[in-house]
Amino acid sequence: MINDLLIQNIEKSIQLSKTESEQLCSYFKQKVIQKKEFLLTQGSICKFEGFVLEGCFRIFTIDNKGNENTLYFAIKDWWLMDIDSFMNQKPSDLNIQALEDSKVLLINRKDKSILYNSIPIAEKLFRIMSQKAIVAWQRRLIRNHCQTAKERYHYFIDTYPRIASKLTDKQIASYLGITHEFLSKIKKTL
Amino acid sequence: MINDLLIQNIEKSIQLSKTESEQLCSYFKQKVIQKKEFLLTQGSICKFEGFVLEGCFRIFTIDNKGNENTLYFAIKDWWLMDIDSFMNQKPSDLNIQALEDSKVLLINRKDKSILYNSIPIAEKLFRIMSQKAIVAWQRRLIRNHCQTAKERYHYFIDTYPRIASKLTDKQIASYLGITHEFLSKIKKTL
DNA sequence: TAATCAAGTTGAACTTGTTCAACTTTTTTT
DNA sequence: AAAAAAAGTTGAACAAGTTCAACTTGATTA
Repeated sequence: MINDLLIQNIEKSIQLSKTESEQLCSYFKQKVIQKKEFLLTQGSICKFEGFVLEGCFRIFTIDNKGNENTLYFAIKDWWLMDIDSFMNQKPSDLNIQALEDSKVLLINRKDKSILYNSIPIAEKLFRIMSQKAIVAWQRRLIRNHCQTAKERYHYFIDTYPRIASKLTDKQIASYLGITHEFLSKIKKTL
Repeated sequence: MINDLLIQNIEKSIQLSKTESEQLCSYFKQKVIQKKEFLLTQGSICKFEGFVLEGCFRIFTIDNKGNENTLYFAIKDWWLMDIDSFMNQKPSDLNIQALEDSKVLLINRKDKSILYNSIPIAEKLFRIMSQKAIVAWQRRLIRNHCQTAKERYHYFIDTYPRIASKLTDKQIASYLGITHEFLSKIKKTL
């Protein structure tokens, strides 16, 4: 079934009944996005929470100096949104762009709110998923402080080989917070 | 009343009835911690979620090279815990140390679980608080990538003057991810 | 299949931040 | 109040990472 991947993802966090998971999935709508297309652009309001079924996305921001900084990448089985913009309906600082032809499941704000009301356990689900996300962000911050660019590069390609294989070095560099020229020099010193 | 601060903090995220907020507060136990004492040490399991009533804490980790890295500081009105260790009952990577004589409200795992069952809206509350935390961590990571140490220093003391005033420069440096010698040099070039 | 554009490489000069060691100042302990 | 410990400062040498420019290689597109 089309929603198997979403259900499996959810079940990493919580056990749902068949009815609950079917009902939950019913709020998500499939969308196909072409390579290079944007699901969200900086300045606009994020109207969805998304889950990737196929393809690859880059979530990045462009700062006032014009530098691109990649917050994260999302491939199959990853979630994708600007939480702040979605929660508070304010202009996003983020761009979400497809790096290849992709397929996502999207839920809009109204349906998300209906979902929370009709499936009480969904609050627990998203609470747990959010807490896991906090842990991941904290860890990444610490790695950024304690490790050199070279160590972070190797950590990234070792930990996320599936993602790394889809990316250009320029994209990886913008995720690591270094210039692509320096990444090129790092790779030479293997 | 003694729990006013906690209730006010919660009401930034969600509206509770008087009964709900009283019941919620009843699960938290007050604890006094002396300056320099540890509420959690690296390697042990985090048995609480905490909320600071008075004083100041530093949440930090020591990496394999022996460097201290400060994840965050918590003063009055901030939450404090190792989520990963608390959720999954696994050894913590974090130390939580009081920087002055302090007072906290603590809830243990058993009571937290009772709380979730007895006050259903608590799931929503902690879901929303967690999502806000994710936003904060994402922003901090981007600042770390896009800003120089000097810019990050000024951002920190401008944004959190109450916290900064309680800290030594060495502690601030370990939060910024730089050496205290370099922070000293930054301050000279004002 | 050419032409174009984006990605990747390299080097030289530069900036940012580290390390280590010596010293001064402030805080804590006795 | 003295002694000890911790925090902060400074300088010199160094390492990590950036910038810019020129070039090569690889992908797209017409």
